Formats: sequence, structure tokens, C-alpha cells
Amino acid sequence: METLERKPRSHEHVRAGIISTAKKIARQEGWQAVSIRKIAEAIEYSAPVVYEYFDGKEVLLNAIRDEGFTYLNDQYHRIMKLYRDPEKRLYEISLIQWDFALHQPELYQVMYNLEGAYCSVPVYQSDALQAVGDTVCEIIFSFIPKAKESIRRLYFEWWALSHGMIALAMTMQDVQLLEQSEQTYRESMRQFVRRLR
Amino acid sequence: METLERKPRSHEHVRAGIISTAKKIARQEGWQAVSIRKIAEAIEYSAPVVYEYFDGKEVLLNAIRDEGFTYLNDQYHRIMKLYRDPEKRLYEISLIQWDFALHQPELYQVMYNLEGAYCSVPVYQSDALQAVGDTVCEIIFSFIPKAKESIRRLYFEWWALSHGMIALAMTMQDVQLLEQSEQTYRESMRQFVRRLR
DNA sequence: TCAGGCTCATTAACACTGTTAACTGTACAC
DNA sequence: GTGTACAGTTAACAGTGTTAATGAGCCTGA
Repeated sequence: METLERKPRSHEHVRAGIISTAKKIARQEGWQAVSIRKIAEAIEYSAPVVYEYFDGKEVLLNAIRDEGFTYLNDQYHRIMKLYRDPEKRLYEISLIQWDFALHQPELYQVMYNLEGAYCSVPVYQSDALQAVGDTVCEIIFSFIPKAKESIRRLYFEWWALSHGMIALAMTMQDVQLLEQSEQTYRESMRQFVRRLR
Repeated sequence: METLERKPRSHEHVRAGIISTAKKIARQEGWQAVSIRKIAEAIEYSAPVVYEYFDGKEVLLNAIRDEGFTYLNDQYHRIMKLYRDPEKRLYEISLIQWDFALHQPELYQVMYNLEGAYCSVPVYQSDALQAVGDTVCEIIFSFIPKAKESIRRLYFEWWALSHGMIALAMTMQDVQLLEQSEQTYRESMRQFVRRLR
């Protein structure tokens, strides 16, 4: 056919292109609109090429999910270094959670299988999720050094409160303005942290 | 072809069959496995028949979602009649929320677009959701008669806490046993209610 | 009796989806 | 040259939501 010119792209470059294209489509049209063919077209390849980088859509989504948890974990560690007061630490981490969901909703959605995003790989198998949990538990422990059991319970409560408000705010953002939701979120998380003393 | 015998089924019967089949498939194989053709086959009709009852998959899912919210609202009103103490009322309603999500997960999933369930009709457009909200706000108001603004805020907090714990427990139910999660849920909701006094 | 219309349900098709087998072409080694 | 490995393609399969066109049966009116 044609001469098919200049396509010297590194392996890493193409891989990153696939991931960022998937996220872009998800952000603009929602996860249910993300298809292998659409990704391939965007990076100017045919569909089977995608399968040389990820063997299946599942694996691609799982990689993106992991990226999200890893990003979160990095942010948490940044806060750990920045502050020493456990109360401040936990509160700041809560705020990061909100900002993350707000600015990268497509990541948050695939992490929790929200709004049409669906990755059947169990999220609890992710090492990154495990790491995030350990980090938060560490903070809570430095707060109130109790038994492991109690710490996990408090972590679960913190996580649920944060996730619940974020998930609902995301779904209802057209009926309840986000600014208002954010204020409620900050207040609730602040109270949760105070209650720990 | 053949004589195609006995198929005298009422309109209502077929409609109910479509809905219950969709729910059954969702419960057994997850929402991402629910297809119009599969539903049609199960009720022994061809696919286009489904479109005479629901014009599109969206509409079908939205109907099921509404069914869920209506069921919840009915249960809430049952509690309203059963108890007069606002504290008891709110706590009991919290427990209903948990039992509902536990025993009819496929309904809970489609109501909040969880785990592959996806209905693009905005959930906040549902009258049934509005009704549920009003009911809970009424209970909270009988608790602490404050301004409408404050009531809505408390409602949002209660909702988020409940939904967050349920959603996480559903996702993590293979790694954290449900019994343990339920205990934490009851305890957290009890504390929330107490804090309102 | 026969034609028309109404109702119920079907078949066939379109444009998609994820996924895979088979193929083509190019570059390099011997 | 011949062979081989690599990069990327086309074509196909089975499945999806959705809709237009078609058919079969039955009741009514002439």
C-alpha cells in the first residue's frame, strides 16, 4: 500500500500512550466509552497492538487502577514527611483523598469500579492498595497505639467515611454543588480526627 | 414453521419477568453479564420483545433502580410507624440499609452504579430517591429541629457513612469477613446517632 | 367468503465490542 | 540468494444494543 513512514516509537512510549489515551477517553466520555479499538485509533495503531502491551482490557484497567493507588500512596508519604503531628497528618491525608478524586475522577472510578468502570480483578489483590492501607494504619497507630485489630477498625471507619462522601458527591455533583460538599467533607473529616483523641 | 403453542401471558407478567430475569442474571453473573438477548432467551421471547416493554436497556435499569429506592422507602415508613423515638428510628433505618444491600446486592449496585452496573440516567432525577431523602430528613428533624440547611447536611453525613461502609464491605467481602464488617457498621451507626443528641 | 387491518412476535440487519489467528512486509544474519 | 525474526496488519468469531422489515394469526366489516 503506502510507504507507512516514521513510526519509531519506543516500547515505553507506546505503553504510556495506551494508558493516557484510555484515561483521556474515560475522562471525556466515561469508562463505558473506552474501547480497545478507540485507543488503538488514537495512538495510530491497529487494535491487536494493544494486546502486545496488555493482554486484555482487564489487565489494562488493573494497571491504571494500580497507578492510582500508587499515586495516592506517594502523596501520603509526602504528608508523612511534611508533618509529625498525627492529627494534622490524618486530616491532610483526608484532604488529599478529596483532591485526588476531584482532579482525577477517572482514576478514582476505576479504583472502586464506579460509574461504568469495571475491572473484574479484585481490588484487594493490589499490592498498592495494601500499601496505602498500611500507611494510613501507621498514622492512626502513631495517634493511638492500640492493638492491630482496633487500628484496622478505625482505618475502616476513616476510609468508609471518606469514600462515602466522595462517591456520593461525585454522583450528586449536578444537584448539590461541589463547593458545598467539600466544606461538609472537610468538617466531617476534621471531626473524625478530633474524636480520636 | 411450528405451531408455537400456549403463550398466553399478560402484559404485566412479561414485564415482571424481564425485570426479575435481569436481576437474577445480575445476581449470579454480575451486571456486566446482563444482556437484552440473554433476558429474552430466558423468558422465551426474541430480543425485540423487550423493547416493547422498555425502550432501551437504560430504561430497564432505571426501572430496576427505582424499584430499589421504592422498596427502601417503604421499609423506612414501616420503621416510622413501628417506633416513635427518633434515635431508635434512625438506628433501625441504618440497619435496614445494611440488610438491603446484603440481601439484594444487585439492586444496591444498580442504584449507585457499582461493580459494573451502569445506568446513565442520573440517579438524582429519581422521584423515589427524593422521597427516601425526605423521609430520612423528617426523622432527623424530629430529632433536632434545626434549619433545613443543617438537616440536609446531617442527612448527607449519615448517608455517606452508611453508603461508604456498605460499598467498601461489598468490595472487600472476600478479604474481610462480612460478620466483622457488620459489627463495625452497627457500632459506627450507633455512635453517629448518639452524637446527634 | 374474502379483504382489510390489527396484534404479536420473529428474522435480519447495522454498527459496535473484546479477542485471536493468519498474514504481510521489512530488516538483518548467514 | 535463503532463512528468520520482528512489527504490524487484515480478517474473522462471537457477542453486544438497537431497529426496520416481515410474517402469522385472528377478528371485523362487506
